[in-house]
Amino acid sequence: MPRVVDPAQRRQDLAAAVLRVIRRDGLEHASVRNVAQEAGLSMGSLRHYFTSQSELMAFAFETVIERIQARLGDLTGERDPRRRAETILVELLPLDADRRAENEVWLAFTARAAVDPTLRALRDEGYDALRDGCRAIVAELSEAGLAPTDVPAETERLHALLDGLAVHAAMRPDLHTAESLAAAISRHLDALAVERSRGD
Amino acid sequence: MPRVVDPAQRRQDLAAAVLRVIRRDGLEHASVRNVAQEAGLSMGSLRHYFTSQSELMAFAFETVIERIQARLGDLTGERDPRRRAETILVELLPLDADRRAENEVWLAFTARAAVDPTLRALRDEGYDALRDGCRAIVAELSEAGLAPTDVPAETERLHALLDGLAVHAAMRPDLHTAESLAAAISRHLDALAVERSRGD
DNA sequence: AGGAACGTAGCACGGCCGTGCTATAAAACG
DNA sequence: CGTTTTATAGCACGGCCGTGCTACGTTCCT
Repeated sequence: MPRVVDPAQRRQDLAAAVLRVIRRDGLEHASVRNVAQEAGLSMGSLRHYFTSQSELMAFAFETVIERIQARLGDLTGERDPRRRAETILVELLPLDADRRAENEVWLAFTARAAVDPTLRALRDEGYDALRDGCRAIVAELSEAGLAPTDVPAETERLHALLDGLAVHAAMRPDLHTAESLAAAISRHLDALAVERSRGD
Repeated sequence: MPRVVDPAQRRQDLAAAVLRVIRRDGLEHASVRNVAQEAGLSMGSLRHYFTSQSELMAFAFETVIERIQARLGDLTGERDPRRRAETILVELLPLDADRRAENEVWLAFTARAAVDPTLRALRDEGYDALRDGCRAIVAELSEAGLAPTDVPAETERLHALLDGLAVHAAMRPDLHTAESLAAAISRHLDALAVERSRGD
């Protein structure tokens, strides 16, 4: 058979197939057979790229986490702390179809990570990255006088709010529009500024 | 064989067995066989109480949701709005082993509900109940001058914070102690009061 | 006392699963 | 051109799964 694409691309395609199956049928149906079929390959061929199912799943989860981390890194440009914070945070919310899809599979993997050590390590990595991002945002706001001085406490609150909104968006996409999600973040940032100017 | 317990109790026991299996091995291992073994029954006997696996799973999920709803209902006693709010909210957090266990299986079921219509209906019921509870709390605080006047927006924020904290507690039980979770809620309630007295 | 309903157990069928193995053809390389 | 590597396909084994069915003892009701 001809080499039609390079191996790395094939692995990406297979990861994408995994995500499609998970979204459509759930993580429990993301079997080697189903994923191979989704990608238009035979089982044997898939196993040429991933020697085990867990390797395939881990790779698929990694791609999701990497995409989330990449969004966090995109904080160039904007220099005003408030707008900068809002820009980054909104970027992380599931506002369009792509991010909604990622968010759904993130939730599925996160749940399974409770009993799968490999996935757990990846999930923790993503958790830490997001928390660090939240901390950086809060610290910057705090330094600019736009958030309370207790950075750890406000990091906890912002991080929980962000993931809570993501979970809610996955559970009830009808009730959580792009606008309402973004508005919730915006309101929280406003609130932080008010708290600082008043309480601390 | 003798009737040793009444059927309703047996169903409760089986639901409890489901939850234990889910916590230990994950939802994907909560098969009829494994649950029957966990409960010390034969498959055939289990099927006397639940004619299908989905019925068993739905029942188990219901028991979790009912427990959460029951906590929301326990709002008698305390009359001071602030303390009342804190009491109820803290009750909902996974602060002890029992609530942590519930929280973990809630997460597992919630993820599966994305592709299982029966579970989705139950999950939505729980979501609505929790949101209504949050709304009632925010409304009461707002009326007492202890929270901003925009009740829907603050309900969204409080609800997301609550579920976000629960998810984080499930993901990283080591990083989220009972104290830190309760402190996050307490801080948020303080913040609401500050916002009201300042911003609105 | 005797039949009906209940609770428990166990088996067997068909299905999906992950993975090890072999075969084959294209490509890469010497 | 021949050989080795790579990519693809397919099969078969053993395992777990849900569920339908039968059997058997116990309890209950009349």
